[in-house]
Amino acid sequence: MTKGKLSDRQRRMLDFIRHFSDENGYPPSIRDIGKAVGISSTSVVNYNLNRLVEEGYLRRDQNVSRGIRLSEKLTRATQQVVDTLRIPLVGRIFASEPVPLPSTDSLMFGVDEAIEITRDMIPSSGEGLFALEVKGDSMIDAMINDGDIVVMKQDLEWRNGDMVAVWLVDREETTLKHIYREGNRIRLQPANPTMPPIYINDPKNLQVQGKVMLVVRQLQ
Amino acid sequence: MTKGKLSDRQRRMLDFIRHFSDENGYPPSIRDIGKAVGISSTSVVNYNLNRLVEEGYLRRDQNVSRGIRLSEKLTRATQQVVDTLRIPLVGRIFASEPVPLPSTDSLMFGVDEAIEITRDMIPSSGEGLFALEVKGDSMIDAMINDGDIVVMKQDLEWRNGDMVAVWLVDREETTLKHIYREGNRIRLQPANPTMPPIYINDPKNLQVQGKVMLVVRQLQ
DNA sequence: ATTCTATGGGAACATCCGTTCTATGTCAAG
DNA sequence: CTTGACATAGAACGGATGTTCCCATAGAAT
Repeated sequence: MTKGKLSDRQRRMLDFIRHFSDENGYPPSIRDIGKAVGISSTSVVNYNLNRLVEEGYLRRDQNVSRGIRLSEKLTRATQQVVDTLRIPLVGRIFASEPVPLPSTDSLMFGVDEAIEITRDMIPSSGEGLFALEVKGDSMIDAMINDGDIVVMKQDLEWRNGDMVAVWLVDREETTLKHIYREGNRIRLQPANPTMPPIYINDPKNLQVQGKVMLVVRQLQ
Repeated sequence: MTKGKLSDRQRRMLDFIRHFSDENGYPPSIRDIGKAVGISSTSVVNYNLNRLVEEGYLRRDQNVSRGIRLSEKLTRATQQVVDTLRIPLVGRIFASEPVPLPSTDSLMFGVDEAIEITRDMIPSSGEGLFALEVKGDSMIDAMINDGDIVVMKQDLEWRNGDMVAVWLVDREETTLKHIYREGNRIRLQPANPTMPPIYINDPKNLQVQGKVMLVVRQLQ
């Protein structure tokens, strides 16, 4: 195994592959590469591609057109990799209405409105996250202000102490509270320690709509 | 231009294209898509791809295998190349102490403790930013909780309505309040609208130590 | 000189893959 | 009912593309 330096050709091939992929959104074919680097024979391109695979510069998928992918090191060096999450901003949250949940539409497509946060802000996987803008002063007992952005996770599971968005059926009201299961009843505790809790005895009266993961307040 | 809604199929196709590209480094072929979405006919896949092009969701290159590329909006959701700011976490903020300001040391040298935020969260240049962790319940009148992270800007300038960190000399107390100049006196207004303001008549009694740009609360 | 190995070239081949054509079904408008 | 736009299916065609085989060249090792 010649674990050696790359030939000039191979260097130009790598360069072209990167450039081409960047330009077109898909990798070049063998003949594309040959034309760009000045190799008339597809077998020679194929040969050098295999050499590059051996050297660890790229991976190939057999019998797949354009089945070339640059190795991690190379893509790293090229594109700036920042671990961020793009979270769709699916609506506003009012006390008088249930929380607008993300539709499949808004999750996948044309959401112009979104917030971008670094991944280390949220420990979990990033699945099922969506963001809401808080309107009005009704959430001040959750220490959340008008204009704040709440990042929530659509998740049926919750544990004691989680802050969740709940819809109180009989009051027709959405609130953000810390939730605790206490025997047969459920305690909803405001984040503001000076405010009293709410107790829910009938589980049907309470719909947990999401778990609050992050609150962001932009002041300027 | 038929600017209509996407069918469920088309939605799944887009979803698959994104996942496949992400997974393999190159786009799927028509038959790949068909198999994944459950379409036996290549012409139907082709038909729907063309619809998606019309709707602006992707671009195609004719007669090129895997010549599919997601449109800008969609790729943005996939790849995350974002401008981020690394802000040093220089200390904790107590009500009983002045705000710890960043020393030249901490600015120059590797502060392991830092938070990373996307640049769009803070409109200004990013100069003079530093972060503090709030300890204790003393900032609840600013709607800021124990454990919250406050991103501040070291800045002598402030304008009416800014939220600032001030050191009240006679009270020996740090608070976060909205600040207003009212004639000869200064009004410090809690963010919580239910709480009363403080009035400062002697300017020497007040030291503005920074302007609050962002508040982040991680719940989980 | 001979042999071996690495590299390059050309052509044939098989398959991959986009394109196109025809047929079918649905549904709302006329 | 008829018509036309729209969506789906299947099949066939042809170009795109990876693979393979044979041969040539150059340089190093024997």
